[in-house]
Amino acid sequence: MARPTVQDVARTAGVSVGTVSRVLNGSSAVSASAKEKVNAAIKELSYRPLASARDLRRDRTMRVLALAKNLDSLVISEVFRGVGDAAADSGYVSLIAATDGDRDREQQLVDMLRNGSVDGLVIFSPTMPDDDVNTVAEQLSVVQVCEIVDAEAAFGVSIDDRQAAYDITKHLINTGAKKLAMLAHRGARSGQLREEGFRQALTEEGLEPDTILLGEGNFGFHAGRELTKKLLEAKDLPDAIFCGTDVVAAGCVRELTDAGLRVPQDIAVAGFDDSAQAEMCVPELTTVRQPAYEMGRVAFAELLERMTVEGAHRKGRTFLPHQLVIRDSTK
Amino acid sequence: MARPTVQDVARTAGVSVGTVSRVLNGSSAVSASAKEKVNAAIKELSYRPLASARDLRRDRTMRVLALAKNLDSLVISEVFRGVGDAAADSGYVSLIAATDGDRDREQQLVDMLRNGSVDGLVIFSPTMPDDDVNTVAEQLSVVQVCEIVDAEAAFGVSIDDRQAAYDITKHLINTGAKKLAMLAHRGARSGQLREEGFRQALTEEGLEPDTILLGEGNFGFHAGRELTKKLLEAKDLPDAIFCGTDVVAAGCVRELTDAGLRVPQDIAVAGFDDSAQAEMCVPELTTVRQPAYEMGRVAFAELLERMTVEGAHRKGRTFLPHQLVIRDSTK
DNA sequence: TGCCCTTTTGGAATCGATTCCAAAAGTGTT
DNA sequence: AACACTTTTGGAATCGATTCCAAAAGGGCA
Repeated sequence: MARPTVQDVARTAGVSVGTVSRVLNGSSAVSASAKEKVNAAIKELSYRPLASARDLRRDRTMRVLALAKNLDSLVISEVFRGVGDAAADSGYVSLIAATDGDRDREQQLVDMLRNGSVDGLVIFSPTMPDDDVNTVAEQLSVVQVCEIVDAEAAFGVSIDDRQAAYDITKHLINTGAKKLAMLAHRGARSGQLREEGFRQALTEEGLEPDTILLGEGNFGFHAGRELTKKLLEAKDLPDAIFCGTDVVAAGCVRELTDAGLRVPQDIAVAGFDDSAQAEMCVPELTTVRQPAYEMGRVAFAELLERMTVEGAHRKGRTFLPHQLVIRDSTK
Repeated sequence: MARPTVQDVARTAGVSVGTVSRVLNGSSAVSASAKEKVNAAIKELSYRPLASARDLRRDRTMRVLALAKNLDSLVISEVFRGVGDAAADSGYVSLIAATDGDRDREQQLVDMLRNGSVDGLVIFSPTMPDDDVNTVAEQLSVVQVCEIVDAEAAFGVSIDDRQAAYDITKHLINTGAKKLAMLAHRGARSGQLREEGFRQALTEEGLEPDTILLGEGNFGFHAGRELTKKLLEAKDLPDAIFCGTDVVAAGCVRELTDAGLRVPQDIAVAGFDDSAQAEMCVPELTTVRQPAYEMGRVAFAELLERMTVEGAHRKGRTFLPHQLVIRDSTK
């Protein structure tokens, strides 16, 4: 048989559709006997309210969408776990989609917000230009997390990337480094902030801002190796390298080790994110821990406010505290 | 102003709603002048058809949902990238959700298929019992990928895990191993199959099935270390260890190295999946490559058939070819 | 111009759940 | 038993896009 409707349930239970709906939603009082009959009919027909009909009438979906370029990262999956848990607490379902850095794909997914397929959007790493983020955020329920572009209207949750980079650079200097290098991710907003923090720490200590190598595109293990290889071609080597992510740091350590250098005795290395790779690396990486799960939760909380409170387009950023994790890759 | 409807567009363009809809869907001929007026009105009002209304009327959503326990794995993200690309090719959007191994969460997500929030479901790692997978698959459009439970009605795409494990075990034996151990994942169906393949290879070679240590729950880097630690407590050590996943193999290698053993000279280690960690490990891991992206594409193709062809509940499995990747962790 | 045939158009009916309003049933008090 | 009041119920209207049918407009030809 075709999918049963509320009409079928009403007929089977011998009541009206109104009553069925009231049982379904507990919206107002229904006699015990009617409730029983309706529930029996629902079970008998294994009836489920059709989402599209319900959404149409209610004008909301109780769904949110989380976007990122890719999903293969502990930070992202933890952030989205936080979003998912917080969403569930409020009766929402959170869905995830990867854009693969494809503008059209991303556009299509943002359109899901425009056309009411979902009630809100969490953006991790946008592909679209900053202005577009801003335009979307002006009218719709959007919150950014981790990677936050300069958008007037957009709200965002992240750590203070500049400060965190500053802190870890200070740590490197405190352990005796005099000549520092950085492998930074051009293109990622957070990468630029981390670069700023790095520079600031050096300036304050009166050290010359040394080599900063910029990786573009896929900023991963191989990029870490390649950039480090370039670094090793220089005459005088740095005595500490700050890498924009742990995976890049892992590549860096690997390249140094292969070149016969000892980490941290010859060169200290620090990463960022405290991802799984930080512990898997030999030596284990000094890094910055982001409270990813918590960031996800906070991001959803903000989104919820935007979705439910009329005109609650509070702007600005929320910073959550980061944490320095000192391990063996710096002495 | 409130969201514009098809009525508003019709009024603005000076035509009927029917004409607007026809322009929107290109379903039948519309005069050039009318089309122009409608498109102008759509742009002026920045109109987007409301998804729920459209879905209700069309009785489909052009959305599919992909489920996995967690997302932090290259295999999963590649599989889902394949699903996403294949879906896009057919005009579908593919969404992803993590169950965190939580039965209720999973139930809620499967209900999205039941209530028509999505048209189809790709299941990577089910939490529910096999029978439930079967029941769902009997009535609805579901396809399993990678982790495939014994479900009569369910269709699945994967590699031949048993054969792959058999192949890599043979490889270990060919490189001279006489005493083999395995770290397998109890609970994962693929883990059991890999165990079978391992056993079969040993039996065929007339070797005693040696130690098989089973990891439960979180089968990751730490599990690899812990299980290996146990293995090292025994009097006589194996000369090769086959690990159910690369991440576990990385933990295994790390523990062996810390214990002063050399890989592969003292003990060879093989992994499974060819994930990012395989290359990041020192020595780089011998492993089995799954054609993850392709598996995703094929899985969606199967799903599409189920969704569109009436009664196309073709059963059984599709196996895609795996590939042995020989690296330095086995000599 | 008149006739027939094709193309285009308007508008009502439809999808299924919710909600509002008025009517019916129930409860209690005198 | 009659009244006032609350609780429960039925059913029509509604959400917005699509689709079907019949009517109107356009086109070609005699």
